[in-house]
Amino acid sequence: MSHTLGIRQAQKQKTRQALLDAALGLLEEQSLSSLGLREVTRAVGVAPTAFYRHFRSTADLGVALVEEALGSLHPMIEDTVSAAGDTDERIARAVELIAHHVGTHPAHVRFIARERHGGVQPVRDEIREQLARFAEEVKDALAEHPESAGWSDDDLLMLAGLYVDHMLMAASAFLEALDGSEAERERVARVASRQMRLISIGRRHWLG
Amino acid sequence: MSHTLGIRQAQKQKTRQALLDAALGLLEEQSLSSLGLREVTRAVGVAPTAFYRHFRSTADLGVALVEEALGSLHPMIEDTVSAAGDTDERIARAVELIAHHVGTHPAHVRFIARERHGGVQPVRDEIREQLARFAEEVKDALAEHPESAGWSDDDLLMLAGLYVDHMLMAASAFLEALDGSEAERERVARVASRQMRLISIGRRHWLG
DNA sequence: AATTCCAGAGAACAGTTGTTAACTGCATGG
DNA sequence: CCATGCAGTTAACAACTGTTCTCTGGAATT
Repeated sequence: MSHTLGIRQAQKQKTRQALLDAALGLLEEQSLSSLGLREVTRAVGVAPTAFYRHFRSTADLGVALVEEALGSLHPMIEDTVSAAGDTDERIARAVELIAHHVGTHPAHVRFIARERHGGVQPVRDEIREQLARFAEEVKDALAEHPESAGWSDDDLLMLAGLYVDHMLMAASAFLEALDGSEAERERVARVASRQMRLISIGRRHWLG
Repeated sequence: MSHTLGIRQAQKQKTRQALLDAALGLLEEQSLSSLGLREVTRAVGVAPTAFYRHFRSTADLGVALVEEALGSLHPMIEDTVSAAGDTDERIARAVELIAHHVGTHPAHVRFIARERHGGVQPVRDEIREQLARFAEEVKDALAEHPESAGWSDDDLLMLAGLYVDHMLMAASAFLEALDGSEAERERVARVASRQMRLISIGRRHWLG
């Protein structure tokens, strides 16, 4: 069914991925709106004009990076929210998962945190859309919990949004502590956990 | 006591302020790391070299912008948290105040949201420091509430951090809705209010 | 009144940027 | 096996960047 990619298309995708990787690397010390197309091609070792075979502009590349950074995260999120165990266990697992993901994909996390409010509109829009989808998925998962009995759809969505926002905050805090001491990272994890616990407590007493 | 500024220094501060204003305007459609020094001086109508009389670099100008945007906010925050009235009244007042501030200083809010995770380290550091001071002040104000009896200093600070983060989220959401319909802005206000209320409920049931 | 100081101007520098055009060589489909 | 398609190259373009040095006019100091 899945036919093998021709040599041609395979090579193309390889260069495309090299451009994405190089850009992601360069974006650790600047933002997308200052990323030059030549800068990227130079890092890959390819002619500037080759860039146009893959992206219309650096903004276009940015949108592709959003999909790469967030697209693969949906199953992970859904898993976390609908996992078994009591609230505290779920929180511990969620924080652990965030910390792990920041450790393995720091550049992706940095990119999202940076460009969420960054200077390039199409990229902001794409991030907003993806995060809205996350919130929707979290809402659906929350609706399955017995604690959600009596909750309106609207209230569930506002709670889901709070969780998603806080996940990003926690991820960004972990990122800042990545080059710090082990104790520093432990402190970040403890604060994030307690904040999530407080939100969960608020959830439990929301009605009535 | 306060002696009048000489004509010389007065003119200098005027140009300095013009540079800051022009930069803030240009930053509505890009981020600091892509802001050129010549771009700023051109917008003011002054020679590129004049820039150096006021700032070492655009990063330096960015740090000055952080102070301009956040420095004057301390009294307002303290007021809000320690205001009289029950929790819901305080929340309504806080959200109203945020919405108003976003309406009167949109460029400042955009700048802070954008550069908080932006590509210029000195600016990120300055914003983090100022926000930490906000959290500290909110913590002190919260400690005065009767509901804070039995709370550890550490827990109060994590709650304060949650409030500060959420204020920024709300401000950013208002900003995105600025060019939208009145109904859209109303919706943002309602969501922000309910999220704050949920946090406050979590606070009330935190102990025990 | 004479001197010092300094915000801003002007010109020039080497290096960068995005984009266009015409090209080359090789994998592909007929 | 040959003709087409297309990823990537080369060269050139005008426009832009940060930074240095020299200069000037008028406010500040003595």
